[in-house]
Amino acid sequence: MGRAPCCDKATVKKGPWSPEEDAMLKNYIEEHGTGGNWIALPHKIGLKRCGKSCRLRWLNYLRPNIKHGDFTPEEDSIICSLYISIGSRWSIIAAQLPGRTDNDVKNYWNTKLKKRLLGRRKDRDTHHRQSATPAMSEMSTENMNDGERALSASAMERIQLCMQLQELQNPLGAHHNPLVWPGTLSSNSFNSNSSNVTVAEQGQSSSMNEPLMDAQMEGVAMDGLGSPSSAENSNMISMEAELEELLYGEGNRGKAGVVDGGVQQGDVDWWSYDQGKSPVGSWDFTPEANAVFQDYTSVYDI
DNA sequence: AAGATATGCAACCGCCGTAAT
DNA sequence: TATTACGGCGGTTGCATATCT
Repeated sequence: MGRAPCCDKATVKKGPWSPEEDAMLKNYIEEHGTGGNWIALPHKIGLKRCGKSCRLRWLNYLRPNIKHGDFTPEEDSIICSLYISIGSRWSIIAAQLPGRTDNDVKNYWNTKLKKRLLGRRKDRDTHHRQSATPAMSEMSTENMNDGERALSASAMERIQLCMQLQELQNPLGAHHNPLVWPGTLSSNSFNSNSSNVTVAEQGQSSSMNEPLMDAQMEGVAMDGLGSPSSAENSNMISMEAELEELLYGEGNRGKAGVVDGGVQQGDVDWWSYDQGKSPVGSWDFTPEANAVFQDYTSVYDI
């Protein structure tokens, strides 16, 4: 047989936490730690809560050094950059933002950043609809085939973004060329073929503090010293700056610097990443893709 | 001022890989 | 080796508050 039963779901309390419950949980963990067993924790404390709920409350709210609200422009840029690169891997993204939780980052993206980015693109789509290529039109949700419907919303968003990039790269002749994804653009060392890193391989097995390092070791094209080449690094930095422009416009460009907690723009690493389970496949930023991305942001001129 | 709508956020749900038995 | 719980994660929901009409 397996382990002992978890909590009694019939008696556990749900809903918002009271200040008293918060205090009980916080005091206990600060004094005794979690003991490596969240399920047993509420019983020890005397809380009528599920262990999972305790864990969530601690990680997302009670844990020391948690920051709430007021995301900085630098954090915005990091979130957007990583989302475009790896998708909704909120725990990985949050790991790059000291004091932020995955739940916070997720909520912030869903309620603000996504609207800010996609909303602007939507405005532009409306403006340029007359000149849209057949390929773009066919990708509208009304005309999606079964295979396309099977894609996650996250993947679709990134697909739409990539399509925008390609349209801008070749605005007059996009329909003459097959859609080229970033991962297939290049035959050089940035190609995803050299970096079949699955979620399980690079994410689950590693500390959440070092996912990027793991990913770099597994997949990103490195020079002989184990770091991105200067040319590639230059592309990355340039792209981050362009992203900032996309988010905040020309007036705020150049504000990037040190984020609260010590993360700098340059600390965001870019890596090839094969989503493994995703039907879309790999999402990486080749030098070519970076260039396209820059075209994208410059054309928008927000 | 009141109702409708939009927004933000905390918490829950369900899935998956891992570990314990 | 099979079974089952645990831990972690992303997606979604529901409520409180803010804004709009």
